[in-house]
Amino acid sequence: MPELPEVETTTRGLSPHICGQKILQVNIYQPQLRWPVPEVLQQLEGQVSHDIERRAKYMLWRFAKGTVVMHLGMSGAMRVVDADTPLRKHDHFEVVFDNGKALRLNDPRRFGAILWQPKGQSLEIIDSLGPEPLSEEFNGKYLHQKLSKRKGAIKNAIMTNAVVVGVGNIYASESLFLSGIHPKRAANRISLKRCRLLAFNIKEVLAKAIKQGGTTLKDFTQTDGSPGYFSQELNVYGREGQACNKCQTPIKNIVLGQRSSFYCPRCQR
DNA sequence: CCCTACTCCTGAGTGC
DNA sequence: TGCACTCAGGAGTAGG
Repeated sequence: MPELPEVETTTRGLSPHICGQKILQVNIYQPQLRWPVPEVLQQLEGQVSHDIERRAKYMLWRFAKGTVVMHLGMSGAMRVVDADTPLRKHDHFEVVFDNGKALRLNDPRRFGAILWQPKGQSLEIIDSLGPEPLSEEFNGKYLHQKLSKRKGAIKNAIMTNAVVVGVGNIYASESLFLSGIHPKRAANRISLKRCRLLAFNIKEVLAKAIKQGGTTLKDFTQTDGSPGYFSQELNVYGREGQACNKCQTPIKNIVLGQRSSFYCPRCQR
């Protein structure tokens, strides 16, 4: 279940298999995802795809006529298989190529999305996104400025797409631990110096996770089916009651914004 | 603007 | 085994 590193891993894994391929057929088996899957996608039949790029946790798959916008939600996975491979439960969307392969979206919880953005038109959900965490635009100064009007918990703030994209529940907890910041601290009460540290650690933790192919918690796998290897690097996520790696104090778990939030009560202030 | 609660779903795990 | 219940990595949206 994808956070940014998983989406990046998926995008990179898919690219060589689906870009430059001619589409034979588009099959919508279950149109009821987060939003209805648009039937106009059928018009891709006969088209050749250009490139695929990640923006936040969206994958943007470009064609001459427009872009297929794909999101994996909480439980989505994309796989490239031989087109005659039997469908699995929860295979909702499929693109068949003329080389005998097929791209399939499998998504048990159906929080994922497949959208169509016609060439020249904009999509509000994409336009309203904040900066990429790994870009130069996202730095301590930017973060400090952006947080200056936010009185809510810092963890909620860094998980808000308008502030910075791609920081999900796992990496929010992890980056706050590395920065020694309590997840509940009011966002506007964090110094510029600590904002610099936090921005740095968000970049670090995401870059490292991407390098290792994403976090494997339950059933995330890379597009070839192999697991990611970041899960052993987690300092606090899912470690309630276990000893902090820095000071041995038991890790705590509180609920913030209806999400589990793990932290060390001694290291994080 | 910001913030919180709610919402869409299925499946895995737990306790009885 | 079965049933009821809780929880899960996202994030748009309504209403304060």
